[in-house]
This record gives sequence, C-alpha cells and structure tokens, in this order.
Amino acid sequence: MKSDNKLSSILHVILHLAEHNQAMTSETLALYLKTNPVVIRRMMAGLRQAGLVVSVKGHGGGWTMAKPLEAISLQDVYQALGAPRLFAQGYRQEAPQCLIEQAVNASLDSAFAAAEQQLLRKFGNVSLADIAADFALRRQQHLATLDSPQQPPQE
Amino acid sequence: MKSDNKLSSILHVILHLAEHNQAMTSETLALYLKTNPVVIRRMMAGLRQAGLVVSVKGHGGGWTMAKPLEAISLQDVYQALGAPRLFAQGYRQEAPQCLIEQAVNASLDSAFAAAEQQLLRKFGNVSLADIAADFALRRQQHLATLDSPQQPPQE
DNA sequence: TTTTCATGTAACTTACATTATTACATGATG
DNA sequence: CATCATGTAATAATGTAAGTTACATGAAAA
Repeated sequence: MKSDNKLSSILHVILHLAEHNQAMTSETLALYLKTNPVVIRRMMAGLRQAGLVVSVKGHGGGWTMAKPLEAISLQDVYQALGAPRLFAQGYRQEAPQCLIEQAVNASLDSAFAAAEQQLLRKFGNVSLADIAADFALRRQQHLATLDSPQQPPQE
Repeated sequence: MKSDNKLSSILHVILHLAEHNQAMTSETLALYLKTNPVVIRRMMAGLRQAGLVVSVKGHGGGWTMAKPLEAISLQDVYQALGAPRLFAQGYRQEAPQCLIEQAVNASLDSAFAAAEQQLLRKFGNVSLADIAADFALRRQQHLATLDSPQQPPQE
C-alpha cells in the first residue's frame, strides 16, 4: 500500500506560507516538497475553492492565506482537499450477493465508521494555529540546543 | 488510492471454510474471490503461521480451521495477515529535518494513533463467531423473504 | 513405486492509481 | 507587449499490488 501524502504535504506547505507572511509562488512552495509547481497548484486548487487561500496571477502574484490560522482546522483542510480516503483497507465488492461477505463487510464497516468519526472529530479540534504553536516550541528548543553545545544533542 | 482488500477477503474465505466443515483446496477457495489459488495460499500462509488454520498437502488435502470461531478475533486475523496498513494517509518524510513538517507530522500522528488504538481494540472484541452469527441471521431473513413472495423484497 | 493431487514459494507479468511533467491558455503587472 | 504567474488538460513516468507461471515438496492413491 502506497500512502497518500496530500494532507501532510499541504499542511506543510501552507504553514510555510503562513510563516512567510507574503505571497509565495507555486514554484517556491514546490521546493519545500521537492516536487513540481503543478502538483502544488492542483492541491491548492481545493483550498482556494474552500476559501482558505487566495491566488493571484501575474507579476508579484502567488499564494496567500485567506484566513488567520486560528480560523482553520485540520478538518477544513482535509475537506478542502476533497476528503481523500482515510483508510487503506477496503472491500473487494461494495454490495456483495454473498451473505457471508455481507456479514464481514458489515462488521468491518462498523469498526471503521467509528474510527473515522473519532478521527474527524479530532481533526475538527485541531487548528493550524495549534500546529504553528508546536512549531514555535520546537524552534525554541532547537535554538536552545544550538546555544549550549556542551550539552550533547538529543537522539 | 487503491484499497487493500486482504482483510475483508481473507475473512470471507475463512468463514466459508468454517461453514464447510471439511478441508477445502486453495482452488476451491479462490472461486469465492474469483482469483488465483496462489493468491489464496499467500494470504493463508500468515494464518497458518499464526495457528489459525492448518494446511495438508497431497490427495484429499487442503485447508481447515485450527480453532473454533469463538477463539479467533478480527485482531488475530489482522495480525496474522502481517498487520497491513490501516490508514491511507501517510507522511512525505518519516523523519523530516524541517521543524514545521515535524509539527505537522506530530499532530497527524496523535490523531491517527488514537484512531488506530480504537480500531484495534474493536477488532479484539469481535470474534469470527460473531460474524458467523450475523451471517446466520442474514440467511434466516433471506429465506423468510423467499418464503413470503407476496411481500416485496427489501431494497 | 509411480502417478496424481495439493501446498509452498520464488520469479515474473500485468494492471492500475498516483505523481510528475509537458504544453498551452488565461490574466495581471511593469 | 513582454514577462510572470496561475489554471488545467493531456501525457508520461513510477511504484505497488494482484495475478500468473513455474517448479519444488510432500502425501495419498493406483
């Protein structure tokens, strides 16, 4: 199973964008993911439609955040991406005739549905500002480590 | 994202096996999934190592259950398959240098880890006998529908 | 003891989804 | 009007899982 990295990738990108505080081009943003600008545009298209970011064409154009980070939850970003598949496990047939297969699917369904609910609830409770705050903390710790070289770096 | 159907498939197969009450060949089992016998053997190999099923070579050989359905949980089957990926979303880099990406991954990690815990707990609480019981119920309802044709079939 | 049947696996091929790239249209700025 | 940037369709490249083939191993039947 190859994993889908869109959610993690786009979060990475827009937090850099927010940090930067001015318009950034797809090309610049693509550097963070070591990918092609078109890939950035494709992912950002959903966020633009959802009103999370704004794009401007032409000279001096690029992407900017449309809202403060406090006002954007992981849920918002996830939905803006088009709510990509969360689970890697699926069914061979969606609507099987076989009653055994129906019973199997029903059982798995209930387990996955509950997990999905919990996951989305959690996504709703985390804002981009929370992640940015965690980043700020990590940066502080990182700088502190650099300032006291007599202390061995943590593993 | 293409989904992995191993869990659903193997559950389907071994419930048929349990229902049948005698050894079944990979070839016969493959018919249920409309697939190749080798695919069955590959998936069953894990279950055999985990002691859930037994295989016998040669004439009259094939697969049989090694334990009663009551003694096998979804967890057991999931682990026997090699604990395949549950979530479709992953990270672009596992151990990124970028502190923003670290913060993003940490946030997603905590959400997914909680969901995974819940999912596995639920898997542990469902036995194959539970699914078989659900199947029995469905069969009863199905037969009842056939017996009373004046009643329109449910959608 | 030889043939047949079945599993056990490795190696290879095919199918397919995702990502990456190319190409070109649209629109804004200098 | 040249340049820069997004918007998007079309195509190519890539990677993974599923499917297939081939052959070894072992057990039962003839």
